[in-house]
Amino acid sequence: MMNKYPLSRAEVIDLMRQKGINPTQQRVEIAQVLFSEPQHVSADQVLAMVNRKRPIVSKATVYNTLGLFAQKGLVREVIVDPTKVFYDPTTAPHHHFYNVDTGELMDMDADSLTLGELPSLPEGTEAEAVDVVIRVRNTAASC
Amino acid sequence: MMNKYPLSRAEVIDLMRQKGINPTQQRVEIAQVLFSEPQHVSADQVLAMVNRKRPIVSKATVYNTLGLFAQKGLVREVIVDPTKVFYDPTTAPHHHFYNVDTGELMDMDADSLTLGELPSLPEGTEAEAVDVVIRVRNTAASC
DNA sequence: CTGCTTGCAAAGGCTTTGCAGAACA
DNA sequence: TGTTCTGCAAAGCCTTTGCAAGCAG
Repeated sequence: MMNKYPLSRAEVIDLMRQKGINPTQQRVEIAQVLFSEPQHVSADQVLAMVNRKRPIVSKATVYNTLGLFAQKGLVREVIVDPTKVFYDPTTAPHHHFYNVDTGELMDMDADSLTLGELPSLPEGTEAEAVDVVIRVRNTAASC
Repeated sequence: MMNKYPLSRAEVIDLMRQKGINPTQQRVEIAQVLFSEPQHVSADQVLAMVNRKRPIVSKATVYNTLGLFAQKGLVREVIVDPTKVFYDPTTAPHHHFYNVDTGELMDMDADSLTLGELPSLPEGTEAEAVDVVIRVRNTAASC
């Protein structure tokens, strides 16, 4: 992983432009929250973080914006929990630990895990991403 | 992968007993559908398949049963799409291809991909599962 | 009888949508 | 002035839950 945190407002805007995203005020606010530190947040959390001081963005816009960011490759969608999607600002290749007891999601360096070359893909398809998730549970809490 | 398909009614019941699941009529019906062939089905699909001829099982029971099966290790939950959970009867180690264009999920032999030993896990946790998903998209249908 | 299962319908949580008003070029 | 965004509220979808009736041992 080799992303930098936090990103300044100007850096965020620059990054958005690079990805072809029109840096409107709301989008910049949302992006700044995402790129303040490495983290894994749900749409609801983003909504809360952005509006912590005063209402800045609506729920609909948060959802639309996160979807746009993911589609444009500004952030990565991580799907490990059927009840919500996590958004990960770190786009450099890496994997995840998911604690099924706590719902916590943690980054794992890409080179912590040896991954051979990809097998032949189904015909007519090309690889878009490789997601590796190691599900862990607390040692104490057994069964 | 080394599971056998399809499983007879008796084999299904036997398997359920091994996993500590009381083989009630509805559960056996559901399990038979799941173990009829290697596949990846959502709860709704299971509901439709089981009740194809006549109403046999309710929606609530399908959800409860699939949850129970997953918890007992009879089937594997595959989470690749935030809108629904897939249930996979193949429990032998393997990975998946997920076609984001079609929503199709395909099995991939475990040994198609070299996976080194696990990195050190977060403190106080033990590995429960390693999920590898290769997201692919159709070559033609591009952006 | 006693406990485990089932089913219906209602509730719940997360996400998307329709559409009108606002912002921006 | 035309296009792109935003926001509110309503709708949608999948899943869970409460609770009474059913079934098995």
